[in-house]
Amino acid sequence: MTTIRDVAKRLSLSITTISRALDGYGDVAEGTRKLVEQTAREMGYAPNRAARQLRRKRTDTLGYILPASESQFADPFFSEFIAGLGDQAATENFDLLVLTAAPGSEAEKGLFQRWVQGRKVDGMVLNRMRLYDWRVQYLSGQGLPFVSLEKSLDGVDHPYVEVDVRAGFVALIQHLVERGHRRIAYIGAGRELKIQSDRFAGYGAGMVSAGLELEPRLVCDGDLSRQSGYQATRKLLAMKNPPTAITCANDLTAIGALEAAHDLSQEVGRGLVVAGFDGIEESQHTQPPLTTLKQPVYEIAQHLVRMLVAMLLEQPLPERRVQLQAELLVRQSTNS
Amino acid sequence: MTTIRDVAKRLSLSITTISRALDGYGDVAEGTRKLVEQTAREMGYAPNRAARQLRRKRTDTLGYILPASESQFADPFFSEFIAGLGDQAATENFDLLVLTAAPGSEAEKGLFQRWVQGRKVDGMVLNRMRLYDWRVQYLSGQGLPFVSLEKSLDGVDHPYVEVDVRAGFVALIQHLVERGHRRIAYIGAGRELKIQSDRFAGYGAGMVSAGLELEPRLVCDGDLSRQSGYQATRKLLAMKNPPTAITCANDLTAIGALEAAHDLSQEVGRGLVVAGFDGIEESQHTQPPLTTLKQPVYEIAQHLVRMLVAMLLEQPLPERRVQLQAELLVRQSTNS
DNA sequence: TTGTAGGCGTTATCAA
DNA sequence: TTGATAACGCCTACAA
Repeated sequence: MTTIRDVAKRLSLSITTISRALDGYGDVAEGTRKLVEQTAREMGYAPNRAARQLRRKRTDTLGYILPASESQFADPFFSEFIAGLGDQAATENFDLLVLTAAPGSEAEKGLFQRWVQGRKVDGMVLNRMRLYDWRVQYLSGQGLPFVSLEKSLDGVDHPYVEVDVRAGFVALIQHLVERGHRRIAYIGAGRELKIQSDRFAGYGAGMVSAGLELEPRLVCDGDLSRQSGYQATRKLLAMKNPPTAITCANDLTAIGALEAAHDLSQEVGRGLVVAGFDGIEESQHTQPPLTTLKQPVYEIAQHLVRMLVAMLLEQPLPERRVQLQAELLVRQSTNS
Repeated sequence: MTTIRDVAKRLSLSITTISRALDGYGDVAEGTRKLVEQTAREMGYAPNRAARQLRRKRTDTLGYILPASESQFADPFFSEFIAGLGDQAATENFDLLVLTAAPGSEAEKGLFQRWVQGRKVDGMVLNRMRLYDWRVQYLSGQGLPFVSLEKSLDGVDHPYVEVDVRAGFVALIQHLVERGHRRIAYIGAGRELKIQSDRFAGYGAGMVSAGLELEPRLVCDGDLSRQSGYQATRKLLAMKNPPTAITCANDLTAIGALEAAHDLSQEVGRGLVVAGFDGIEESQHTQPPLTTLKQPVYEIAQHLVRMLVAMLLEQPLPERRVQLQAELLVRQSTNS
C-alpha cells in the first residue's frame, strides 16, 4: 500500500507538503500542488482512513441500523430509505455503515456500544422511533450527534424530520366521506411506535373533522405486515355491521387487506374501499391499485443526511425540524 | 471518551496489561483479568476503532455497493440481500459499509478508490456481476479479498456463490410444457449482466430439453423493471401468433407482464401463463399469485459473508464455489 | 512556501 | 505475569 511517505520520497518533498497540497491548503505553490496531485494519482495513493480518523478524530461515517424483525425486513420502504441515505452520504463525502438488528434487542445495544463508544461513526440516523426510545437517551447521553425520522417523546432536543400525518389523514378521511363512507376502520401498528401514535391520531383527527364518531370496535391492532392486515380485515368484515372503508398504518397492511377482501370475494373500490400509507411502488400495481398517502421517502432520507452532516461540520442548520407533506394518491381501491 | 489509558490509570496497571486482559490473552492473571474486565465495563470503555485499525491493519469491516440505477433500486431483492449480509456480518463481529452507486459510474469507481486504497474495508461483496467486470480486475489487482454472487468471465479465481439457474429453468419449462405450452417467450435483462447470460442460457436449455425450438421473436430485451416487463409483454401479445407462456428474468418483470395482460383483459393462468424468477415476497400476493423460481437470497448473503470472513481470517475455506438450488414455486399464474 | 516533530489510541515486541 | 516502548499513517502547530 502506498502511503503519504512514498509520495514524499518520490518527489523529495516533506510529507507535510504532500498532505497540504492534497487537502487544498492555500500555502502551497501552485506548481508543487499540481505535481503532487499528479504523482499521487499515478501512484494510486489514497490516505489511510484509519490514520486520518485517529488524527482528525472524525470518521466521516454515518451509522444506520436497519430495524429488521425477521418478518418485516422485506418492507420496501427500507430499500428506498437506504438508497436515499447512501446517495446523499456519498455526495457529501461520507460513508454509510449499516447493520441489521431487531429493535430493542441486546444485539442492537451491542452495536451501539461498538459504534458509538468506539467512535466508529460520527453520527447516527434513526427511524422507526419508539414513543420512548432508549436510543435517544443513550445517544444524547454520549453526546453523539443524531437525527431521526419522527421524534420520540423523550424530551431530548435534536434535529428531525417528520411527515404531516394529520393533514394527510384528514384529507384521506374527507375523500372517503365524500364517497359516502361513514364506518371507517383503522388497522394500526405496534403501540410502542411513534408512527402508530401519529397515524392513529391522524385517523382520529380526520374522523373528528368529518364530524364522525370514532368507534373502538373499528380500530384494530397490527404490526405493519401483510399478514396482520389480512387477519384484521377478516375480523372486521366478519362483524355484524362491518366497516365500508379500511384505512391502514402502511401499504403492506393495506395489501393484506386487499387480499382478505379478495378471498372473501368482496370487490374493492366501491362498496368496500381500502387505503394505505407510504406510497411504496407496489401500491401502484395491486389489484385494484391502492389509494395511499405517499411519503417522500427518498427526500426524507436526503434531508436527514444533510442535517446530520451540517451538525457534524458545525455548519449552521437552517431548520432543526423539517416537516414534509404526505401526498394523497387517489387510486381505484377507493375510487372505482 | 474514555481510553485504555484511563482504565490503566484507575487500576494502576500498565496499558499493556489492560489491552491483553481484554483481548483474552493467556498470560494475564485470572484475578487481574476479572478486575480489568469489570472496571472497563463500569467506565464504559470501548477500544477506539481507528487506533485499533491503524495498528492491526484491519478494519473488521466489509463493503457492499448497492447497484442503484434510479429506476430500480426499489427491487426488494436488495432489502433481503442487505439484511442477510448485515445479520451474518454482525454475528461474525464485522461491520458492513454500504453505499449506493450506479453500476459503472464514475461515482462507483471513486468509492472503490476511497474504500480499497484507503483500506477502509477489509473485503468486498459483489453482486449483479457484469460479464466482464472491471471490479473483479481492480480488486484482484489491488489484492483485496472479495466474493461475489455469480461469477464474471474475467478468469480471476475467487470464491463465489451461484444459483443453479439452468436446472431451475429446465424444471420450469418442463412444467409449462406439461401444461400444454409450446410457444414460450422470455423477457431478459441487460445483456451486459451475468444473470442475463445465465438465465437466458437456462431458458435455452429448458427449451432444448423439452424438444422445442427457440424462436428469436419470442425473446425480448428488458431491464429487470416492471415497466420493461409491461412493454415487452404488450409487444409479445400484439404479435400474430403470440406466445402462450412468458418467462421472465426476474419477478418485477413478471409483475409488469401480469399488468400488461390485465390491461389487455387477458386472464392469466391458463390460456396465457406467466412466470418470474427470484421469489420476492410480493410474488405471493399478485393477482394471480406468481409462479417463480425462488432463490434463497438470505442464505446466499450468509454464505457470501461467511466465505469472505473465512478468507480474511485465513481460515480454511471448505468450498470456494457454492452452488445453491432455485426452487420452483408453482402458483396460479401458470396453474389455474 | 516548505520542513520538523509530536501525538492521536492501540497493539506487539521485548525485556524485566 | 507485567511494564516500557516503538510503531501504525496522518495532520498540524510551529519553526525556518
